[in-house]
Amino acid sequence: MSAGPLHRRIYSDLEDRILSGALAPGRRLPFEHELMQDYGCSRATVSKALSELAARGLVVRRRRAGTFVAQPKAHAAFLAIPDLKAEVTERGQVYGYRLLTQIERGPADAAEAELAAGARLLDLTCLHSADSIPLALERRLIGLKAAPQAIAVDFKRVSPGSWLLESEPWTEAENRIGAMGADAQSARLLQIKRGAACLCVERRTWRDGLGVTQVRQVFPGDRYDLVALFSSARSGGRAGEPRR
Amino acid sequence: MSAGPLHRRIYSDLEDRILSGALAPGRRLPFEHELMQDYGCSRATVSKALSELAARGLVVRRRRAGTFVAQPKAHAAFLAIPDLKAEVTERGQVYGYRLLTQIERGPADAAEAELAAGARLLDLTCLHSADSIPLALERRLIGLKAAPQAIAVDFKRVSPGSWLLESEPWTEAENRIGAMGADAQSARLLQIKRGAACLCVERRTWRDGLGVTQVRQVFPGDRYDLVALFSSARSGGRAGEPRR
DNA sequence: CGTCGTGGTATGTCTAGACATATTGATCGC
DNA sequence: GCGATCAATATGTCTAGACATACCACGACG
Repeated sequence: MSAGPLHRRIYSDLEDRILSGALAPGRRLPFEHELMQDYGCSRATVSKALSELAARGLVVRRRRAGTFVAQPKAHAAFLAIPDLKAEVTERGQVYGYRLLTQIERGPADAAEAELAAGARLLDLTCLHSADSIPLALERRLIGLKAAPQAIAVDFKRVSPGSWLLESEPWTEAENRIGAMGADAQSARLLQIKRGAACLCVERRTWRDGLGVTQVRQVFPGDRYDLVALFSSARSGGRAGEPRR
Repeated sequence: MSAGPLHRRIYSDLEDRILSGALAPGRRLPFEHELMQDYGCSRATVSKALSELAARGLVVRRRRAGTFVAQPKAHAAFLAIPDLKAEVTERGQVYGYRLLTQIERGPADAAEAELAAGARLLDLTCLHSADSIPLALERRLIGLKAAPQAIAVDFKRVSPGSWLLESEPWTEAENRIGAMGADAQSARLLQIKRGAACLCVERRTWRDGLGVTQVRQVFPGDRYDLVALFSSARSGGRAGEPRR
């Protein structure tokens, strides 16, 4: 029962009382010095458990006032948006990748100008497939100001996503997930009907405020789902399971 | 420069070195005792900074070996799946909600049987709207074993999502996000064309392994996007939210 | 040659303090 | 009554140790 470190046991005990509703939102948890007595340990140990609860968003700590059960706000899940190659091979399928177009050019609109930051852009289109079935159409822009080495990479051999993941770390990212009907060109490349529902993932990343890359991936709606798991234990999530 | 607690400065310094690429994936960070010397502090302080880096997934700590920069695996983002009412009103629109159907019944398939856990289910259909425009069609199942009080709630007045968020905490959740074409009924209720691309969010939640609820929300693709922001600094969450 | 300890080492957990800091609640002066 | 001040208090940060634990490398033994 009392296996594992003490701070984890304290964490779990309190977590249970919160999730079971025994400690309702807004209620005050026992003070640190009370928990010290309850568990017969030092304040540092109690504090570590409380800090972890706070980091999880389950409680709010206020000086002089105490530690309180947080108001439930929104369901939140850790969504992992993986490298497609890793994802496909992990599912036991054969990953395929093909570069369709690659040009270097200047920015064409305001969003692209922000990404370019005065320099030029690499504009790529490529197709990912699983077991020879098209899985995603990717339109990728890379800011050559932030990632000048991209110009020398052979994107016929390595996908821009894989290369960027390895070579160009980011500090901020924004993901936007939506649905749209396939336009004529996308439909042809993905071998689906025009207007068929597609999952559309747009991601922009920055490193210290400087735009690194911007990508839009279009997945046929019947071939790809994003999956986000959340458990109060500690596990992360996975994405991209085949539907059904 | 040296504002804030020391452990945070150590954290930031190391984070910078990792994100800038100065410390490449797989490389070993300085040992704790080296960092103690560098910063002239105790091991507990250094260890706190390293623990936070490990919790963020930026480093991996191995006993006897040291602390290493983690291999970048997947872009991960904290995805907030908000309460629709809060979401709509925050955007300055008028939130509307209408209960379409409500019945109590037994499970009809394996997934529903797991949710029911021997008891019965509450089966609801409802429609969310923003400024009188249909925003989402929701099909909701509530396990009466886990949430018996649901039977007494007036879901004509309060949406099942809001009530569950307040009243029935969960410990595990799975979110599945995909795209699909609208079927005839959904199209009529959402006032869109049949086959129009829709974002489809399915969520199942459990409390200690017992199924609480299962929901499927269908959003017209042109009216709704999920947005997930990620910054390696410290804040998760979504745009416009105050940090932490 | 392989394999089974064994010691050294770096992290993991924990203690018993200390001082800092923010905030609350009460008290005092107007 | 009302606002400013102040002390009490709970958390935040940090120290200087201690012992536990996992793991690698090396050496001894079969």
